[in-house]
Amino acid sequence: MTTRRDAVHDTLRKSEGFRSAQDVYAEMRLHGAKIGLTTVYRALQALADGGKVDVLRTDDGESVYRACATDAHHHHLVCRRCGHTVEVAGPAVERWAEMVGSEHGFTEITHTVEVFGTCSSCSMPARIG
Amino acid sequence: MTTRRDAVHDTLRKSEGFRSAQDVYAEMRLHGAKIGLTTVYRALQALADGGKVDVLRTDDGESVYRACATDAHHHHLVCRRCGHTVEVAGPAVERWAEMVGSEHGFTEITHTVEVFGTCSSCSMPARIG
DNA sequence: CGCCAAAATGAAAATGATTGTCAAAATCCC
DNA sequence: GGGATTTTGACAATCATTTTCATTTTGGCG
Repeated sequence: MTTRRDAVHDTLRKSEGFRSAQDVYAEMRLHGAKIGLTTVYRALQALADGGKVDVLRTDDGESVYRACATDAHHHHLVCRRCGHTVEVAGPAVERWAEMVGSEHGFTEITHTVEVFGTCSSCSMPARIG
Repeated sequence: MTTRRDAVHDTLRKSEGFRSAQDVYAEMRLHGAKIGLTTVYRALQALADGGKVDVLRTDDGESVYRACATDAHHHHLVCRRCGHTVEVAGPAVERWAEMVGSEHGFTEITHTVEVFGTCSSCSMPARIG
């Protein structure tokens, strides 16, 4: 059934930013869930295929997942320090990508856009400590 | 010295689209070059660090490299069929990313933008064969 | 030229995420 | 209940990339 898959989805919902499959697995085990790593991977893939979660690749090639608030196409603004993520819609970017593509005779345009930065909390000078 | 690194760079220049480290290695060995896989990886990284080549990740997590025509910041329009790559400047996207970031209080904005599509040659109905 | 130190090289082992395998367990259909 | 089907998960296998480490090359210097 989808019991395990839902459990994975729930774990993801409770997380603030993007989490790797290994993270999700570790987290679930911490909370006493009886689940295997293989199943977590499968659940995550199924969820991603069904558009239930978003996937992106970190710089070191790890896939990270996040349960997103909306089904609509959107991008992410991710804090490179704490992982805090904001979903952003970017009609301007969509149009730009389409335009750039068709200008060069390309069709079936898709694009990947991710924005990274340091969020306000993290960019505050660390006065404490 | 930089002999090997230059050889790697040259191999990349001769390639049309993005190539993986393994590709470059195989290609060089084909042409009789005496070089190790480790060295190819190191050369590619050094080149990338120095901004001499561009890197991006394929969907299956492989790093691919390309010797780019310009040093300036730019993005790529890549044919998902044949790998043919066009370099595109996107001032609009740069501004958009900055704006989105600062709107949410993020600083030190960076972004990744890649556009994929099917180029005109590849989208022609395959009449032959 | 010979010699030492630092950097470069590469073969092989290590790493680490992800995927495949396959038998056991859960679930479904009747 | 009983058998077919799907799901699960421990473990092995994959595969790109990194590390390790001993050897080679290079550069400076007398």
